[in-house]
Amino acid sequence: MAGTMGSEFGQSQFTRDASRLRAGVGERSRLADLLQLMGVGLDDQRSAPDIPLSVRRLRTGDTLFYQGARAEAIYFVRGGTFKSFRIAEDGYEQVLGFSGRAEVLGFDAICMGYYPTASVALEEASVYVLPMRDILTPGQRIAALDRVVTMAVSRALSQRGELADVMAAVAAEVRLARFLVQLSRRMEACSQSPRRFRLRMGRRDIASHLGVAHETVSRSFHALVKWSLLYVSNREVEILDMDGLLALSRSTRRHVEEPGISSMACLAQEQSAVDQRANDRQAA
Amino acid sequence: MAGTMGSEFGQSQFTRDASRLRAGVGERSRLADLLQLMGVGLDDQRSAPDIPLSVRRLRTGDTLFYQGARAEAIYFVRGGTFKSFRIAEDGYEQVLGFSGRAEVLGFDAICMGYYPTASVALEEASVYVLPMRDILTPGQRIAALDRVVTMAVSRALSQRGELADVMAAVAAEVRLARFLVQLSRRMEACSQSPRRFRLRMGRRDIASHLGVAHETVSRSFHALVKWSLLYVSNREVEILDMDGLLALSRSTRRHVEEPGISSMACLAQEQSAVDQRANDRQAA
DNA sequence: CGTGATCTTGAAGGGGGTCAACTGGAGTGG
DNA sequence: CCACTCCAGTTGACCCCCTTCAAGATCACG
Repeated sequence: MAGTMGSEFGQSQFTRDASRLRAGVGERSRLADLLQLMGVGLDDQRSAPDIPLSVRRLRTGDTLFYQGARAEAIYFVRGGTFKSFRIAEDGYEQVLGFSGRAEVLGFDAICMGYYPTASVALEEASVYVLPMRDILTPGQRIAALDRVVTMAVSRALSQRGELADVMAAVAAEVRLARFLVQLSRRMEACSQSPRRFRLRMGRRDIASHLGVAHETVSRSFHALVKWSLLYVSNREVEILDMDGLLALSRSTRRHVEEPGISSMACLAQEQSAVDQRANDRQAA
Repeated sequence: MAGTMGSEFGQSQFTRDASRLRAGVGERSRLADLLQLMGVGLDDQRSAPDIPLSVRRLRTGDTLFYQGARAEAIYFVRGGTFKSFRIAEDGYEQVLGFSGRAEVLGFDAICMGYYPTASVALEEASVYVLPMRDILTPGQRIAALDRVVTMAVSRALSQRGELADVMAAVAAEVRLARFLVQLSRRMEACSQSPRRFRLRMGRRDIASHLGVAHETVSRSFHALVKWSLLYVSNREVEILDMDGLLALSRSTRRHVEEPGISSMACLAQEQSAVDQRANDRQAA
């Protein structure tokens, strides 16, 4: 299963020479850059005042903010991927979601004064920093920035709703399928290939996000590969049968009425098991 | 189990004569009323312009907005309880959360132009209506209103994070315990009794929210009663042992190191089963 | 009081949690 | 370069908890 792909997959889009910048120390940028990142039209960009904005760079594993830390800023992801999670008192880490380019982080800290969730970078990353006082003080608000914040927060709220989707499905393979569909959609939204991408997070993170044991994630990946829906090599994923994956992801609790997933054929010795589960889903 | 309580519990805080108002048709109010609901100081209330605001009243089962409907407004709950949910293509209803007084609904619709989730009233309820254009247009924004919206949305985002808490726990009784703790905290925040309250939602809604079958919810309630943590009669709940409930709610996957819940004694014939589970959780 | 919805309880069967062992790649230092 | 360690990932085996189906009990409402 390994070795045939891998080198072909996209590498980090950050140049290594960025390492000359001290980790975590601000670099400066401009408001217009943030607006551009968020897809604001050029006209609005130019009409916005030329306000300086600080940028923070992080390396793999760096913490953007800790759980329980005093809320000092919200962040817009400029590049890279972040994991948002909460740690229970007994140390169990619950992953709430993964965030990428143009997404907002830390907004849920506003209402209580501290961050209810932590965020760490899963790869080299950078963010724009918006201090809390700029969000809360009514003075000198910029209309374009307001809209950007509103949009991003609305999206963040919506995405947290999708958290229920992946955790609600009964079958573990369905949870994984939904997760992959979500990822695929987001890749597409970032104008990257929706069929082939590298997972930024480990199996344990995925497991926590789906609400299953990490061994189950392995087994579910294996199942999707068996059904010819995926091709997996370590963290590299290629979706072979998007329709089949979508059909599987639509399976909910109880049985599902999937008329025919053409490509769900697999090895003869495992056909019976597949038929078993397929029948389970069909009798609607 | 039934009959000893019930009549003592709080009834709806809405007077019945409100029925003269046509359901769903606007009644008018003022911006200052919304600001007061959201806990804004009197000074800020008076400094705010006297803008009229429409109110919408709903009866049990009325839909505030449908999933997929065009986004026209966001809402602030003035009274009553709402259920937010999404319906999958096969008809399965996933409950994302329950919202009460001073909470915001519909904000996640802003980023896509339609409501990704539906909301229905679980009891007689009323909301303040804020049309989308007032949220998005930069003109004539009111500072106090902005802060209120920001706070409420941050809270909503934070609460969606708590969704993971209830769905992530392995044991069904732990999910229910966490859910009840959340409810209790919110009751307290509304200055109502945190130990004794009426569930506004049915078992099926709770089940969907917890990610388990509704029969399992029944069994879990029974277990909590058996362990003397709760007293349950239909939808009336009284928390008998808050510490025990909290301890149970802190149990996560794997075993938990609960030193001693004093009140987890129960009937002799069921002691063995309890010991079984208790041992499961203790061997940490 | 009847009717339907909600809730409870029982029984059976399987999916996934848990533990354990193995593999493989990355980093380290001899 | 190899030995060694460490961690991520995979695979297997066991068995309990929850889903599912079914039926009864209770509640809400006209």
